[in-house]
Amino acid sequence: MHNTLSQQLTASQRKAVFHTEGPLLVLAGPGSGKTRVITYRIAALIESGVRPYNICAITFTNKAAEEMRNRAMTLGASAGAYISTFHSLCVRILRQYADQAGIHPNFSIYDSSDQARCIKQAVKNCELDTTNFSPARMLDAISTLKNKLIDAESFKTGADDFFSVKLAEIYLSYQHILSELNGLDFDDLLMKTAFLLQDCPDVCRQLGDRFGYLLIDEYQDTNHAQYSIAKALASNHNNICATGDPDQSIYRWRGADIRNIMAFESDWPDAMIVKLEENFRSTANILAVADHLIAFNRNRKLKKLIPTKPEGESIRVTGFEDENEEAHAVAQHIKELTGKGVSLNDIAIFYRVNAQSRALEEAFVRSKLPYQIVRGVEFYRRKEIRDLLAYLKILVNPDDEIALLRIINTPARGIGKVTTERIRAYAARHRISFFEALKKSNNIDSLPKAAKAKLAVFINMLGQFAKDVAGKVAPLAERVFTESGLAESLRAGGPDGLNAIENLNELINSAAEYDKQAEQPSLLDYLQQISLFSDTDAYDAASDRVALMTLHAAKGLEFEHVFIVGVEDGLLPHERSNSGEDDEQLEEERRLFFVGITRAKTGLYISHARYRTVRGQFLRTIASEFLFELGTDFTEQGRDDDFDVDDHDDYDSSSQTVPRFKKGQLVRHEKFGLGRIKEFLDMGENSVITIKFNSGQTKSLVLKYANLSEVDI
DNA sequence: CATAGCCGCCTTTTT
DNA sequence: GGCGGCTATG
Repeated sequence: MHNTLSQQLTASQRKAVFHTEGPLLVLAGPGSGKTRVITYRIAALIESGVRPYNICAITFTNKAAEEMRNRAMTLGASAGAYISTFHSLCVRILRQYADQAGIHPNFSIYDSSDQARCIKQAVKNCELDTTNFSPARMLDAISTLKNKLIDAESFKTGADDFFSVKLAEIYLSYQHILSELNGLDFDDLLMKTAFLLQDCPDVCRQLGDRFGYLLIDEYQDTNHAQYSIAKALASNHNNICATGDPDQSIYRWRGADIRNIMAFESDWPDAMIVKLEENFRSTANILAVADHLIAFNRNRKLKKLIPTKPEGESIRVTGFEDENEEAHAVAQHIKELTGKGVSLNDIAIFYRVNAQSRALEEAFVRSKLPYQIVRGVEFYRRKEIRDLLAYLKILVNPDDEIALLRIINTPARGIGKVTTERIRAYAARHRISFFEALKKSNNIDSLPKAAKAKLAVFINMLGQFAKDVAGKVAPLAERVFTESGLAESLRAGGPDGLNAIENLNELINSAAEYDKQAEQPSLLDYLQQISLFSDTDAYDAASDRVALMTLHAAKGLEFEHVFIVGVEDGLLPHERSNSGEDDEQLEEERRLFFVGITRAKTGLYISHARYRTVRGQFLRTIASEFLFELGTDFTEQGRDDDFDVDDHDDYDSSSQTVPRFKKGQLVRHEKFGLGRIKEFLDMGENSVITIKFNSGQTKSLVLKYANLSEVDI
């Protein structure tokens, strides 16, 4: 086997695959065959006598894990190896060691909308107004703290200014609410696991034995909590293999810390480092563009992109009038490609924000082009799906008040706000959960007879469902669907209702799929699994449709032809990444573009629109500065003779003698080259303009001497 | 208690 | 532009 594996690999890949003892860092550029290296390595470990049971490979998404499992299977290797994501691993650990972690094993996993409810309640409990302490802000702050492994108590100890003190209160209250509901948010999964491994040496040792060989993919996107978990697990045996590419780190905003991968050598002094710099995916022209772009990042380790494929076609950057024209042109272009025999599932379109999918979708419908929007979590956010899942959640975790309140009157069964408030008051008075109070509703004096009767019917129904909790999920889901009255109420609800029924049937089908695939299907496991579903998990590579997705979702994928749309200032780089003093955020946006570009094998088509509808307003855009960093001569494009002078700006220029400049605009200076206006101090003819040039330096110049020319595209 | 309609809020990326 | 929450009405 060693030989058969070996001959398909390059020298550096072979080194990474067969150096099977001790710490190993694989610095892998895009398209370097990294996934293949990991799967071959798993096979090589097993070949060398390691039990599959002792191998743990962690990937970034469930999809990636599934793919790796399949690949390893074809090498005849994967049976028994634990291949999963960080979050799934944490769920598994927390369930097994719930006692030591101080939680209940049947916890609910709370997504952002559940979190929003809890944080609102927490802010209210602290008697703070939601203008200064907006729920989104608070959640963000708490998430950052959790990713840094700072729990509510220790944060409170260190809080010294007004804001921190208040945040600490909210944090404590939020955690209190979650624990009462027996719920964990995504960050809790990581934090609680990290603390468990820190605080319980026994558990840490047991898990170290269980997972004697640890492989972690996309190490550049681990946050501190994940880093701590990985380090703790591997501290027992040093058999850690991390792979990643600092240039593809795109989750800094989520706490990912490039330093984790940069510091690997000092964390594991005897680590072997293997670089995979050859690119087997993209044409030389695509790589040249990617390389030229990423070179503008100063905060990076130099890495080569060595092409192995021929030059290929040169890279096109095209400007369009607005987003609809752009979308239409993309659709037309795709038709041309399919005319040449390209299949639809070899084509993908990437954009910065989900809202951009709309114009594309409309164009595709009009052009009758089949497409899939890769947005897995959306399905689970639908009202009817959440409703049915809420019934199922209650059966597993009765403390989940959020789920309970959701279904107590869905479908309408005459249990209104007044009734639930009375139950809630009773629960608070007797210090019991809402569910406990519900069961005792007969004893609640404030409730009228009619209400008590309705509640009794509801409770009885849940009791009936609970009898079927063990075993397969799909039959139970089906039963709940009909007996809860959901099916009937939707059937009466017109075309929207029919659509909802279809969605629920799809959910039941997916549950049946789970039943088939799971070793030991259980409702708890099913619910926890689908909570960890990601957008990419919905991507169906086999279906013959064009894939539409965000640049983030594109990570780890590859396509024959890639379109990247809306490469405009404010969108890519996104305006919200503009806030920092440093360039870190801008560099991350650049990496995001880099990731998108390097997904393409043969065709790469980049575009921007001169006008775009943003929040309902038709606005003039500015081309992204990144477009000037590709090393292509795109400024010459789209400037045909018929290019009409912008009549929208006419009234502006007529009233001004000095050219008007505004923040964000792109300008050219004779000596310093291309730059972007950071600040414009309007003082008539003495106006001062601050420009950040692409060379990296920032200069303040007096406008009348600066001799700037507008760069307009 | 249910429903419809209106107002005001947010609005990047995601496990 | 879209959703959630609130209010007024039946």
